[in-house]
Amino acid sequence: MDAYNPEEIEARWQRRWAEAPAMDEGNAGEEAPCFYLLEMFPYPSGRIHMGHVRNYTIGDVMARFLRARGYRVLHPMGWDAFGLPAETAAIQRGVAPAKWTYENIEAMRVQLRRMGFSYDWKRELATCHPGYYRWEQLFFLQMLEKGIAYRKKAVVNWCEQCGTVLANEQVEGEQCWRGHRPVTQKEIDGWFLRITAYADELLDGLDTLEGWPEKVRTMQRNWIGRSYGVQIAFPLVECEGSLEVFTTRADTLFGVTFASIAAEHPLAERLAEAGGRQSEVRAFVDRIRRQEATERAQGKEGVFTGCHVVNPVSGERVPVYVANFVLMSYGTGAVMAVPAHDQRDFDFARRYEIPIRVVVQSEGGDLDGDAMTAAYEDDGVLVASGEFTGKTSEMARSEIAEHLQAAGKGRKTVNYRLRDWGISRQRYWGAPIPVVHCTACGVVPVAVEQLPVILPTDVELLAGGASPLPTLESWVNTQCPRCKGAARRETDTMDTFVESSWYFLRYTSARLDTAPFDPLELEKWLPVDHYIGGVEHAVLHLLYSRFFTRVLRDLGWIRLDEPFRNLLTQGMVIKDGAKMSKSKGNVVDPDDLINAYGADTARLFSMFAAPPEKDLDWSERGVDGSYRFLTRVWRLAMAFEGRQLAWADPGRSDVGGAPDEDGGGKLRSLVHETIRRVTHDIGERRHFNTAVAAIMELVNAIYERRALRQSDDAITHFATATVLRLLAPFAPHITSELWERLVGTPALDRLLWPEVDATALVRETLEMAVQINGKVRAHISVPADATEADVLATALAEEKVAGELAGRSPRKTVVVPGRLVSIVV
RNA sequence: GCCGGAGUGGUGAAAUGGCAGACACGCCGGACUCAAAAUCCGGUGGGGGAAACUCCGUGUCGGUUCAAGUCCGACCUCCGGCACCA
Repeated sequence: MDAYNPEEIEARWQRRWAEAPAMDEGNAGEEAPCFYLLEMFPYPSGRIHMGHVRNYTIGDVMARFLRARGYRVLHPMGWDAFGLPAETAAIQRGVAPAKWTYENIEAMRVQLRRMGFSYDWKRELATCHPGYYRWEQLFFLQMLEKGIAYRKKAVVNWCEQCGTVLANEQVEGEQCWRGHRPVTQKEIDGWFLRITAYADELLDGLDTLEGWPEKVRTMQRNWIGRSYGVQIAFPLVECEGSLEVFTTRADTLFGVTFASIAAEHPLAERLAEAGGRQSEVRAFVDRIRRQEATERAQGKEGVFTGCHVVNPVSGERVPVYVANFVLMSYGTGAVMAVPAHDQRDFDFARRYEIPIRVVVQSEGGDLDGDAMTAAYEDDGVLVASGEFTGKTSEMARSEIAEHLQAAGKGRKTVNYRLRDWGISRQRYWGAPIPVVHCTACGVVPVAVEQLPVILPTDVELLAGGASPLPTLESWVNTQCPRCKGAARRETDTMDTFVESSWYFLRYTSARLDTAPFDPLELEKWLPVDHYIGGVEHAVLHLLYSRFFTRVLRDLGWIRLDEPFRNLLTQGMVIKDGAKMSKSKGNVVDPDDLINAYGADTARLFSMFAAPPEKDLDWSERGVDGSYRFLTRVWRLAMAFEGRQLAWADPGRSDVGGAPDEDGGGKLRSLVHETIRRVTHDIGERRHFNTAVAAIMELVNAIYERRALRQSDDAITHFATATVLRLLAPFAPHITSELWERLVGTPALDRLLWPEVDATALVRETLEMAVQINGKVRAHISVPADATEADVLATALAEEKVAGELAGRSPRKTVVVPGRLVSIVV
């Protein structure tokens, strides 16, 4: 018998699959149902890591399973190819970013092939290719026309390390999401996409995404952060006009004892002047504005402007402060302060000795402004609130809002935490933003006929890390499309998240060069039926893609609201209690794993060790175990070498098999039970670990039978062949090899999935437990077709049960067919 | 602080409200071998018992139920997300 030699057989099958890509769209005909299965495409860093192995194995198991189930499966792969590491590599090693990127793609494609992943390589795409980003530039121009893309000067997140601006979503706890370097605030001109215009749609759409994990939906809900409230005008006393504030707590309006505005608020300077406190306010504002966000969050402080505003319902005059904790970026940048019912205002009021006035009383409580040690933020009943006294918070909120609105002093509004998406990157290796800056005409879009604006690739990267584009005269100098005068190209490039926001659409017609999409292909495949990737993109890529999908819908390119019907977010790969990372030095290189054990073992282990959404604990011993199982399968099957394995073709799911006396019937029913379990686990539950466990049980049962020297009969052949078929999605190489040696044609990956024969699952007798007062006291064996009364009678007649009961008659009995009998005395 | 998720053997983990711990790792024992490795077979939650058996056991405390790892309430711990969002 040949030994199991993964290196040799995997290479052979990979060659064969590359030569005759049998599985681009499955084995099915034109009429077969379509299934779009997608895994998040990788950044071409040059090497795949264990996270990729896990992600792409989940996808490949599903792809192979679905093909066998008769689907046409779209299962593409591509490259998220723009991005900063290419520039860093260029500076450090003197390789051009384009060359570096394309070489990495070559290397990683080899690695993916070595894993035996069944992608449709005809659809491969790289986002750094002009054939891809030309369409993105077209979309941008159309968004510009529609006002979805716009330019503004704004305070943005700046990452010194990356040398560029970052969107809000790309900042995690005041650090850059990539390198976790500190982010600072900077005022800069840039391009934005009006994602806030879609805030309601994006939020409400989450309710339709039943195939998404609740966790991700919640994260997006929180990120969008919709809150309903009232915008109220407080007339200024010392000068003209009024101060607009936003509040969700109109019910506390009578408790306002001061107002606060952000240091960046446009009124700050004017109020200070009118209040005669210019120098104090200016000093404070200058100091605060120089602080980083973290520093600013240290404690609450502020300065009196010398001005007052009038409470629109009570007519009371209250002072206006500039306060460090008021954010200019949310609401109106000004807040009415109710220290009795807001902890922040409470802290501030205590520090500056501002009155604290209770206007909402807790149930049966007697809150007292002077005695309080913390704000009472819950709802209650209004006190000291004029005509609204005695109302509940809930009623008062709506009635006060109505009252203000009727009086023209306020209006109901909705505020969002979500900010517009800043997509300008002061980087070289990205898609050029297709506009020019003309001294005469200002900012002018590039004419559609002149697209694409191709990113020059023969550039010298600058040692300091800055983009070479602004100084690349041959590229940057151009003609204004409007006045034909001299103009300069926009040298910012687009955020790479723009490319990944629509790549899944492009796969449907990746080689089309007359349009971004073929409408028929879009109709055929979209939405993505099943999307698999890491949870770290919950509010990055996954939110942007949902937004982009709706924008492209409104631009008339697609007919689709939500891009991803089902989402599976897989857990991290953990070793020694931490996520694998270079800095922790706990990285396992997939290549080493493949060299030592083969791709099938790598695949099997990553599916068996944990269910997909949980973190996967790396274990050398676990890998060993997976390898051992495969050699066990190898030996089991190779025992039949030289014989034609009897197996059931799709039209003949029953196998005569051996008579019951030697256990043949039992094995036959186990085979079908295993088919049922594996099909359900992969197809419905997506619990691949238990699917593998079920196959292991079947293998164990065959070994057991072999130990009894009853191995070479039809039922054992059938069981062995079924093991190969069920294991095929997980370990395609070894199963294909064994199938070819022992069965021959049709090839394993041309075969439809085995069918469950329901008659094989039928048992003649059932084992049932008998509980007395909740404790299992006996087991009985009853005919499968026994009535509940028969079962109960059998249970009561059982020796131990009868002894336990000792003549007492049951107070209550429950019979759960096929499970147990419960007797209460 | 708010919002999610998770706490089960020595370990990774199983379990439509119905006999907790499938499967695997590790460990122990046996077979094979001159021997070892590999392989095959068996055992393996804890306590008691020679055994048949029996008691206890899914983070803690309560509740619902004939029956709770699973449902409900309170709490503890860990992980993840957001965090002065008015």
